[in-house]
Amino acid sequence: MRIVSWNVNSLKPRRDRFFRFLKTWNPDVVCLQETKSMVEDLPQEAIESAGWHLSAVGQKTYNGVALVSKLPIEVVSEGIDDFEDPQARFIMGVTGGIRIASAYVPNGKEVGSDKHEYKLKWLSALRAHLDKHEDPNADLAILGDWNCAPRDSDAKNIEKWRDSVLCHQSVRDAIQNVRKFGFTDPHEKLDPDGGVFTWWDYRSLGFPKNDGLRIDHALLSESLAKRVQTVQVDRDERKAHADLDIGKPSDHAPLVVDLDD
DNA sequence: ATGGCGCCACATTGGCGA
Repeated sequence: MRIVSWNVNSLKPRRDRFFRFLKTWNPDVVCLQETKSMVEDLPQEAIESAGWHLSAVGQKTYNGVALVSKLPIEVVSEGIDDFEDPQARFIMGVTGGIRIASAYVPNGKEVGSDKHEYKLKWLSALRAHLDKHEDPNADLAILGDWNCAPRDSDAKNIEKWRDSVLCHQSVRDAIQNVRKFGFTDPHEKLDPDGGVFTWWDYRSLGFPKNDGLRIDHALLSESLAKRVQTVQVDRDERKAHADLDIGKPSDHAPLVVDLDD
């Protein structure tokens, strides 16, 4: 079973790349973030014609998350329980025998800002939601853009980011609190030394210099973690490919996790 | 020391992302 997390930075300008990705990787489930689209404006018919199902929560301009799956999806959560939030950042469904969510954790902008506080509250509410509705002994996965580099080695230039809201201890603690529900990050097991990234700034030649961060993670319950074969970052998808007429890349690359069936 | 790109919208500049 192949599951993927990808922050597409708006699906509309990424449409050709998205369908190219489906064709190339043939994933079982894709967790999308930042679709930046109302649900009714997503290319549902084209996704179904290509052979996948779609479930999503959306809003105009910002946020928006989706599940794209070969098998039908039964949506179990559209947002976080007991957390009033106009921002579409979380969807969980049951598909292919697993419970899988797409999460777009708030960025937080600056340490000490209102957005930083919202980020911490969001992560705290996610943990409470899991405590209330989920079982760590089930086949459970949350894939997404966590807007956090958990280890210093998850940044090419940690000194540049150490005091940022992506590496701040408060955020790392809040992420760890979610993980303590019963998740492991297979990437960290397979790449103990770090240095593999999923996001590169559009500016400053971030990608050519590999000046990136690992902020997209697949969190798996123990039963799923045992099934992990490989974790890959599709760096090719982050390239410009000016010759292919498929548009510009997202600033995030897809994270691809293969599980034993 | 900072911005540098890309996307979006009551657009032709400003907000946001990370």
